[in-house]
Amino acid sequence: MNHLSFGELFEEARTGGKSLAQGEFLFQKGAASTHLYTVLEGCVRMVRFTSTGDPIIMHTARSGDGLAEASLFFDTYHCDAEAVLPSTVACYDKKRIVAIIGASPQKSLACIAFFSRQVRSLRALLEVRSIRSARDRVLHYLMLQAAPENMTVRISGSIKDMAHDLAMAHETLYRILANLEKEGKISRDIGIIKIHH
Amino acid sequence: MNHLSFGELFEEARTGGKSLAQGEFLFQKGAASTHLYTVLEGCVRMVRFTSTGDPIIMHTARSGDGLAEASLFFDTYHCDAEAVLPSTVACYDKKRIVAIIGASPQKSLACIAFFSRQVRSLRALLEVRSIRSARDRVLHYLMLQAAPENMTVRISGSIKDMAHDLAMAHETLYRILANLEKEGKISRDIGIIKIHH
DNA sequence: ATGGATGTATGATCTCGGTCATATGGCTAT
DNA sequence: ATAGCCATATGACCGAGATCATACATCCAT
Repeated sequence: MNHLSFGELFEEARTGGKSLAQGEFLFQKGAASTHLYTVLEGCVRMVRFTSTGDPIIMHTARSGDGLAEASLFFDTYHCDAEAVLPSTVACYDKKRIVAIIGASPQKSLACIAFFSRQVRSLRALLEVRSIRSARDRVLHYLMLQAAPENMTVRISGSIKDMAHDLAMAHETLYRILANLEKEGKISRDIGIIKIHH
Repeated sequence: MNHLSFGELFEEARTGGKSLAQGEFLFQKGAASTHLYTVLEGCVRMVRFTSTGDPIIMHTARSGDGLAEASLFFDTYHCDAEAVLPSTVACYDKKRIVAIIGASPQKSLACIAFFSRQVRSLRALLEVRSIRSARDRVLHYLMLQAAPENMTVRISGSIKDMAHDLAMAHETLYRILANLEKEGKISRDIGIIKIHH
């Protein structure tokens, strides 16, 4: 089972990169969608605005995440992509991607595998979020993220990001982690959490 | 833009159907995944159990919905599929599906489109769930689901299912809907919610 | 070095929403 | 027709967790 990212898969379709200042838009709703992107650095989020002007955040992409993969099959973008931090993205030409898929059954299978892995992990995240108790949610999340051998979780990003993943206030997460450590259920180091079953 | 279901896409890979009594399992976690399914009739849900034995409902599939599409590239199923009602499902042979994808770039593109749509809707659900306030969560959910022309949401399934999607107690959702209606922000009919902005 | 921004951390307070209880209407099976 | 089940609906209560406030450390840019 190969675990290629979108970028690795379609390296040949890459047409360069782009730097975005904080607050800059990568693209906006309605623009012709000619490229797909992956975030190399920083943080870009997809936003749609309701008729009342309220923003709806559809997705927040961090380093390694794809952007607008779904617009491969649409002529225009249907959200805005805004850099929340200074960011860099890699650009991939849609036409070339389609050509690659048409020419290589292997690549197209790998691409489908890529998406279905993503579906799995998104469902897993949804599963975590359907747990009511914040404490249980944290425990379940840690279990999911932990490498099975050593029951160790490497935290990518900040605890605040993790709190967002877990759909809870970051203060709550700090408290819960502190409690779990006090109880001896976990131990912590910078960027690492170890679970003691 | 075609919105083929998995079933329509891979009709040739179909190997028949299966009837399930209420409570019967279509497959269970860990079993070799040889087939994918779509629900023809009834209702099948995907469940995982936590270490404490609590069930977590990952997904509820009704007529027309696919089941376990994401396990196309995994050797075993990752959760249990249980019929909540007497149900019938169509079965599709994984090997044949892979063969079809290899042989037809068109089908493989359609398949990729299918998965990327799914990724997008899962992401949308995740973002909805990251909204703290239950009331705002409901509003955003309705906005996302609403057809842009007429701002009308067709409810598939029950309000309880919707409450599960929204990760809140169904009582809370009943109350919030009643309030929104009282305030004139929405109006309701059986199976339909209309948003007045 | 200094000020600003951000992440980490913890205490105090208060409210939102989860839980429990109860009621009613619709549907199915006997 | 009757009993049982489920979705819908609403009231009452209370506790988990959101919010607000404060403090300290780190990292940048000036």
